[in-house]
Amino acid sequence: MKGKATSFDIAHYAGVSQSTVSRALRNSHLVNEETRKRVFDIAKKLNYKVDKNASNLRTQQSSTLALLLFEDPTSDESQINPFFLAMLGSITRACAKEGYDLLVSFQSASADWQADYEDSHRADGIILLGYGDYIDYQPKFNTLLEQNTKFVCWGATVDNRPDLTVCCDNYGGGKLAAEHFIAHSRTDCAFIGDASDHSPEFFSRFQGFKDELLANNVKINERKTANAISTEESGYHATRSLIANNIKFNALFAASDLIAIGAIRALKEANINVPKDVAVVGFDNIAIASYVNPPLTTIEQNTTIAGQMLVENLLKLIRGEDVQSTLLPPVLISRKSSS
Amino acid sequence: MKGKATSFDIAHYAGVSQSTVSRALRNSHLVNEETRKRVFDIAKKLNYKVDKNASNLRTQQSSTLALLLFEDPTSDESQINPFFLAMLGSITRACAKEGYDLLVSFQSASADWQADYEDSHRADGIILLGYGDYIDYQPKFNTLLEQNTKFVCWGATVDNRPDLTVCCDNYGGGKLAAEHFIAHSRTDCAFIGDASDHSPEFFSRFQGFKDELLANNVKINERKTANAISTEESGYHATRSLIANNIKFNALFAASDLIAIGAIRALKEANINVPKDVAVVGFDNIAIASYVNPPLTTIEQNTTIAGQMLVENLLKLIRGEDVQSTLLPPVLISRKSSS
DNA sequence: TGACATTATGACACCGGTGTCAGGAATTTA
DNA sequence: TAAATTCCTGACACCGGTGTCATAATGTCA
Repeated sequence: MKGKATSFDIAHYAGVSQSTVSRALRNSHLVNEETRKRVFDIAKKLNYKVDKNASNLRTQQSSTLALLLFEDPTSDESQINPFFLAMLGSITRACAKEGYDLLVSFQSASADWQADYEDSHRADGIILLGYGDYIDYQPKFNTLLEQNTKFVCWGATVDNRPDLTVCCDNYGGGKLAAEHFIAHSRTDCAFIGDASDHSPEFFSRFQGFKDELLANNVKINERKTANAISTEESGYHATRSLIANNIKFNALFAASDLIAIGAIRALKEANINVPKDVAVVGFDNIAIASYVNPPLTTIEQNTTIAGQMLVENLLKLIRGEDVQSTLLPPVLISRKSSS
Repeated sequence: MKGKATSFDIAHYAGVSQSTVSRALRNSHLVNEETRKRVFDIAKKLNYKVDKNASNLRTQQSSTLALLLFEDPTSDESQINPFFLAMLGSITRACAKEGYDLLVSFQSASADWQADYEDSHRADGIILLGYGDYIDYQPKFNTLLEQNTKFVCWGATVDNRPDLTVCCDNYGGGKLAAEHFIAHSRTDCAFIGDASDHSPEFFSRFQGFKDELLANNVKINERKTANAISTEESGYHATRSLIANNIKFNALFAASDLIAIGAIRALKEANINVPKDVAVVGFDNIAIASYVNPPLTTIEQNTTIAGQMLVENLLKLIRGEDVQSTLLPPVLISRKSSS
């Protein structure tokens, strides 16, 4: 036998037509039990596998989802944000559970990525994953919508289509951080992340934080906030600049764990003790968080559930079913960095 | 325009045949420059994308590689080994650079995974990635070889086919660890990993470690070794049992960083200071390693290069070119856990 | 026994490209 | 001017399945 076996080969050996083989292999009730068994036996002997390309071409679908990972363009090329890696893991698992393959691809935010996967019939739908300048994405979202491409995204909101987004309740997460500080009587708070609305996730976290503080009659001073993207380096530098400007605080909420880890490094360097002098709370609960010194208190986003929801919602969209907007509840994980 | 545009649509608007469109889009020199331009313009206007299924079916290849990730079946379901996640990231990048898509799939070691991807024409080749009981895989490797499936694997050796393996020089890495201890006059050494040959990577690390010690007239006592799989928990328990058995040592080589991190936890709990009482060296240099307390000295495996080599070698195999066995040089990263 | 439903199968068009072959038009050569 | 060559294009088979339709064989009922 040269090359791979086809359904015609099976048909030949089984003494039936190729149509019957195709039906038999897909367990059509239209085929006789005895014939079906014979076909299966021969298929197994020939190590036959359905040609996905032929099958997909005919049925116009692919049983494949595409995951586009957008990296913060300014972040270090060699390291991928561990939060996204965790998401990738859970998305992969969720896909497998649903019988879908997963195509993974890293993208830069600026690239001309829209639709390529779905238009070329490589995937039935797309999952978009990334932090960053989501504002720039809206035109691309519109293109996707126009072309009726099925997609869901993590974090970013799509105008008028809340159902396409799965994200953590960032606002609620920010409130949790504030509650925690208040419970520990740390009311001189700083925030590192992005207090502008350029990065909507960070912005929501800050809003929730600020609002909950206000609800407890605590005001956060604008000067005690600094911008940072989600890297350790960026958190380190932002914190250093606060310290250099002689800004005082006894509690620090970082918009992500990586920022928090960088912040702790900067604090240590300045001989500021964590948590005695400054309590630190991060966001994400990446794997590293429990290993740093001191172990990091953080707002957990459950990546397992998040990945499942992204996949489930996307499959619903593909099947034409209704999808609800999905907000995942954050949970505060208390460790030593804040007590 | 209902549905997606096909090459026939373009042909219609351009007033040429579908054949010409196909040729034009693939920049065949057989097509007139003017015609080519017209076709491109219309394709762009219609947002045309080549149907991958049709194209793959005809050309009998897929421009896709499959990555099968084997997880240690005994490890915690919810957390993926960060070393593999790093590899996944670099493999993804390498694929993108070569113009290939990447299908990612998690597998349990026991499953009937062989060949499914390549036989069904979903991928042109397969990358196998995992620690673990590679011995069990040999029959499956044989099946793959028989079917002429193109594959490469990380770590595991395939009988008589060294060219199919990309791996770190584990033996050399073990020697580096030994050299380091000797340079710091820590000669009472323990090893945690797997000193049996069940796990060939760990075994090689141990051999290199042992041999280099011997070359310096230091003998490692068998009682000072303990088995562990590559998880923090396993490293923790293995170390606890050493301590419980009252085994003394002033240097500890762990076969992976996760094991080392667990070991440090156990040592701390027993009030054994790292590095003063016991110097610890791990293996892998995962991202967490530099954040733990104390920061972990470790033998780095360069995942960026490893991913590139896996992809490059696999593509060579697919193209029918010769491939050399690939051993990557490990590098010792010195941090506070060992000095 | 004829009308009709049920079951199992084969023939065939089709999905959307790619590659081969034949041939017309334009250009060069004898 | 006829022959040869080059350039460009269209017709068509093909990749390997899936789905529709026609039909033969068998069973059911009046």
